[in-house]
Amino acid sequence: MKKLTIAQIAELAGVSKATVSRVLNNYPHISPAVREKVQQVIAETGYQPNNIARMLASERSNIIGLLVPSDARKVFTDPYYPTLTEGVSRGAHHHNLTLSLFIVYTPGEGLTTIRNIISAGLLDGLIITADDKNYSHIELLVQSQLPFVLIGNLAHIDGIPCRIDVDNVDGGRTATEHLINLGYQRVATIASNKNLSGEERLQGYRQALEAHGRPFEPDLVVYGDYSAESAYIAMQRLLALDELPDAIFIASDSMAIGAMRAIREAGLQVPDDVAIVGFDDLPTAVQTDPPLTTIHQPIDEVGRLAVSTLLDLADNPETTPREIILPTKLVIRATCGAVKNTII
Amino acid sequence: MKKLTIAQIAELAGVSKATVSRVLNNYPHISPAVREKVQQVIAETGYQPNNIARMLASERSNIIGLLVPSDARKVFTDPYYPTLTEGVSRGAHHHNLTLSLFIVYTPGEGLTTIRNIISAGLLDGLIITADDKNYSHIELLVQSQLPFVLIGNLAHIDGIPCRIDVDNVDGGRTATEHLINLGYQRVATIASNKNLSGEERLQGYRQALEAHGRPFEPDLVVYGDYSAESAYIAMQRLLALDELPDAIFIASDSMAIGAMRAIREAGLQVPDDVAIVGFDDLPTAVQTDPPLTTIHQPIDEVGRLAVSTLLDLADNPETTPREIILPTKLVIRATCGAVKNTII
DNA sequence: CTGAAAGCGCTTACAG
DNA sequence: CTGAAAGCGCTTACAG
Repeated sequence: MKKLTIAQIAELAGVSKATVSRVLNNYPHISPAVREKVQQVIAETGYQPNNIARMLASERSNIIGLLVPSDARKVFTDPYYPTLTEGVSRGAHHHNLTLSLFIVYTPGEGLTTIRNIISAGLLDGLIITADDKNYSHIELLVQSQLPFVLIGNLAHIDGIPCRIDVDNVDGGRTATEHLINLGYQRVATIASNKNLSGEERLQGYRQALEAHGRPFEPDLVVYGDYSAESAYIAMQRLLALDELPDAIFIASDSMAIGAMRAIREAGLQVPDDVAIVGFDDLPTAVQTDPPLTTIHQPIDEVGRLAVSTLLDLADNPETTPREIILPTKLVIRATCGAVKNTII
Repeated sequence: MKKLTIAQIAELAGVSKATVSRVLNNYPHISPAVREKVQQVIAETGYQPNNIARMLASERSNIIGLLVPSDARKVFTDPYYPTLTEGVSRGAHHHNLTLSLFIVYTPGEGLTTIRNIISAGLLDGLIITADDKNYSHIELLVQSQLPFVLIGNLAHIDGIPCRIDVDNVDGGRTATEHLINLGYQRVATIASNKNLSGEERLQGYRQALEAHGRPFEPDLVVYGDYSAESAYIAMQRLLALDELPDAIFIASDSMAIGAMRAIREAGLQVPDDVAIVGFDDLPTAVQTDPPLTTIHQPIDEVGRLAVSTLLDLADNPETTPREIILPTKLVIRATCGAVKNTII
């Protein structure tokens, strides 16, 4: 069975190729009779237009790219990238776009890849999720005119901030305020300065302290790198303080795992001896024992939003990308019933 | 800066478009002088051929697809899909292919997606990683002529087995034999019948017992679903036996985590009271306390191999896909030095 | 070894 | 509302 072409459909329907094309592309001004006839022939024959030919003629590929760093899976307890990727995939599918995936191993390779993507000219847009602080790729992208969107990172283009992300500052603030409102006096944090999100969550923590007239005590801030191991060690540092904190804001779910382990080993009770709020980017959060109170950030929604934003940008080239920040939610996780979900 | 076309390059180099095209595609029979001249012009102008036009003319897109089920991230302790995806990405990049990713949520959606992929005609080939046992998609693919490769699943096409995978039977056998050779008497297994890989690992376990004249004791076989939780429960079932096993083969890394936790809680020592061999699909295996002896399966290599196999299939349409099984490796993991890598 | 020309299968001003 | 025709930017027999 040879592939059908638009010419054959046109002949069968007794119209021109142009008309078939218009029906295919949902042009508004076609007589109902003609439209119906063409659609009937298409349905009968099972004709599928050749996408590549459409691309060449229309100068749109309907393919968007997603660039992720390969440590996507290094810290295996952190499903941040898989979740984000799934959101992007959903978004792409919803808009009838094909998603192509680029995994890069170093920032240098990222730059090369972006250069290749630009010169290949295949993509209609690119979503970049990498928290490296070198911005040479941004320049490249801006002058290439390829629509792009940043996640987990912030760039300024002509002075306009540009990114799509969850509201990390608000998240850190909400978490900390929640603990303060509960009456805790020494609220510590396991933070991270490994990327912008971490810095912003810490910033939120500071804002909450300030808003409630609490002093900022450097001793109560320890740092991890989003791995469970680093948080385990960081937590031990908190536990070694002369005066223990009575509450802790942990800046990521993956770090919560390590911290919880250190707490268990120290024989402390949660939340009797210490209260904890974790930070969770996932639809289904990490299960800890006992369950954590969590600040939830819809990272999959960020992915979906990135796709539609990209589409906007592609449709209206004059539009400048801008900053879009998704709101935060405080989630009190319930203990699970039948099965004890505590195997971490 | 307008995009350059092949016509302009041809003019600048004083040759025909056909010649430029031939240089671009590394045709063998071109006079060195002409080739050099053309290459020089290309280098000077920074000309990049339009990929979509190449696709239309050459009837190849150089885009391959990867279909993964969305539970890719559900069991977050199991980085199987991220690892595989990374392997495929590497392979695609190495062969200058663009990788497009399709995440599906249900087997039904998988079928629809495959149907769409086929009729869109954009892809040069498709890698399918889904362990659902419904094979209607295979039929579709075979008659569509789209080259495809299966991972983690086995199909028969014209009676010829077709898949690319690690050697799960051998893995299970090696693990079990290792324990038997060490002198252990009651070798149990935490298995899984949730997919083919699990069944094959269990098959290997049985083969090893048989080869050593050991009886197969159903009591010593417990099942999990690859989650840590399920293995935690399965392990408790083993620990409740009147006569404890003295060695255990655990059929996945993620299940090893849950099992180790149950063992710790029971106060047992590993490997004094019980010896364990885990099954690991990862380059960097899951860290447990104490370290596990591991059967290593190079799942990322499977991904790379899938890409080159796909390419073979696309180049030689008459070739029938066949079964390719990668060998297994027994890895004795050393305890980590400075930092105790035990935060699970 | 090289060129002129047809063709890949669509889309889209342009004209009516 | 519809059609004829040019064009998207390449590749590839074909002929020489």
